[in-house]
Amino acid sequence: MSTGEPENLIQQRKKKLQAIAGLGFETYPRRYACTHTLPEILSQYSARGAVELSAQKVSVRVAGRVMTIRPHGKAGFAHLQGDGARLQIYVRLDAVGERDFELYKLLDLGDILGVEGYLFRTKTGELTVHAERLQFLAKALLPLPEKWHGLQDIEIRYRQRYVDLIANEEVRRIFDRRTKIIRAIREFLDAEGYLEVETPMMQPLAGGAMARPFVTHHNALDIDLFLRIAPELYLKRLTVGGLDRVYEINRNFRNEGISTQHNPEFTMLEFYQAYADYRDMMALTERLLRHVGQAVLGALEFEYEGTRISLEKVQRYTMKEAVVAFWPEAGQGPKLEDLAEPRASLRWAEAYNAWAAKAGGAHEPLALAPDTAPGVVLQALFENVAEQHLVQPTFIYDFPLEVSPLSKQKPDDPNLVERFELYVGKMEIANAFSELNDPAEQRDRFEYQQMLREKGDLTAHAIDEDYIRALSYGMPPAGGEGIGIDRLTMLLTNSRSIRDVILFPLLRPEKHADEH
RNA sequence: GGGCCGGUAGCUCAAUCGGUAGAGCACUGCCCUUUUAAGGCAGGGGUUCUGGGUUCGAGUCCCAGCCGGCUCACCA
Repeated sequence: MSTGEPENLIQQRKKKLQAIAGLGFETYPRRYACTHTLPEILSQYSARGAVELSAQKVSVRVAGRVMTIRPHGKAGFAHLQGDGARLQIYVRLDAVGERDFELYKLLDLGDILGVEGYLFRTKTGELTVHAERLQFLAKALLPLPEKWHGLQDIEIRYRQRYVDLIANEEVRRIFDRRTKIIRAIREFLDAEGYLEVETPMMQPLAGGAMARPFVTHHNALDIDLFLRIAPELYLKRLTVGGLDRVYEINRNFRNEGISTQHNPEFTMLEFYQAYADYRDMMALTERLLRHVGQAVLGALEFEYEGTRISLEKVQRYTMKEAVVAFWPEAGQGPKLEDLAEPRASLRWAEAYNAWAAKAGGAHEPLALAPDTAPGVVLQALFENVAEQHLVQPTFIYDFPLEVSPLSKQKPDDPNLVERFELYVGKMEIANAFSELNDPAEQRDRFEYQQMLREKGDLTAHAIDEDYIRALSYGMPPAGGEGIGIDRLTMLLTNSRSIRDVILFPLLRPEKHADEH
């Protein structure tokens, strides 16, 4: 590929690599036996003073990437970076000898170096390795980004994450925290008696969510397969099989748009608990959030986009209550009883559109086809009216039937289902419901979805006969929930784009001028 | 896919009204044995995203395209 670098810069460094080989160093050696990682040196010896270190010599062998070089004639300093830490080394001709000092002079920023020596403190008090022997480990043929502004170009940061990780230390902290979040979730669910499982990512039928799938093809079987849009239907099959508490943390793939909150592949936690309903899942979710906050932040409060968010308690609104509470024009919106009848949402959507047309600016009217189901309208109304206000953790519950093909109806209102979503920082973080386990009712719901599909809704759910068969063996009543790991990570790392919490977000491929 | 904004040296950024493309870091050479944005002296480095157009003259103005960002739609 074209590196975009002028050839002479790479040529210069290749010549240095030859010169290093000429000194008798292997250019790409196999291993280097470190006695410590750089963080280990810092944590174990930061407390030792200069006197202590000279009285009791500590010999070490460490390795890392050269991040600074400060030569001073016949001596010099450098910093090694590794495992998110930096350690200074001091190289002097009379301590390392002619050959190793020549190597020091041939180093470029970015090279990988092994250093053997002893710890001491410099005049300015910095813990430093007094080098006695150097080992060349690898060459950086391409120059690193600028040393104090780091790498700013967003496109290069995403495309060449390896450079971003070298140059911007906070990037490493974000992904470190992401790992801790997932670990805390596993700890929590394992302690609750959940079994972690893996279910198919390639499915003959993409179900469990309303989204367009990616299609792929298996050659030997000569069948098209879909990358999964959700693990839901497989996990519920497992509850039929007697796995009463199961969860999976893995990738979903949805062939939809890309935005600061959407990446085509994203990581989802889904968990199912037999004999529980959606209220139990709300309670569990609150405990899960507190556990993760405590484990990852050591606190139940954090800042996101300039606002303090507390995981202490979660507010609750039914979807209708939220529409009433957050109506844009005070006093002009519906009262709760005005939304009692399902078709009432149609009239209030018109009222909203009238207001949006008048208010203009960022307020878009709802774009709804004339025969849109009332429940779909209510949900659209909710999203336009209320979502932008849900900064503190909030459960929105009691969803319309029509948008919830896999949820159980409310006993006192068949137009609504026992379902909730958790919103934090204006983002949908979780989606949960009392799982529909009546095979006849499930077939009716699928058929309604099929009808929508035939009318052109590509995200409507397909009929899954094997899933209905599984339910026909008897599935225990269960609560189930999905939590978006990327968005949760955005919150807990104060990241405003999902691309900042995904190591390699999807971008259009680069065009190469030439290949080599 | 629509709207708005951006793309200048390896990196971070300048460039007045359309008038010879610059700086710092990085790189090269020389000096310097406790520096840390080390320092001093001297250098090299550009298809200004691409392709057209206007103009005596374009980084700058116009058109088209590519890539990215934000936003709307879709979606979680």
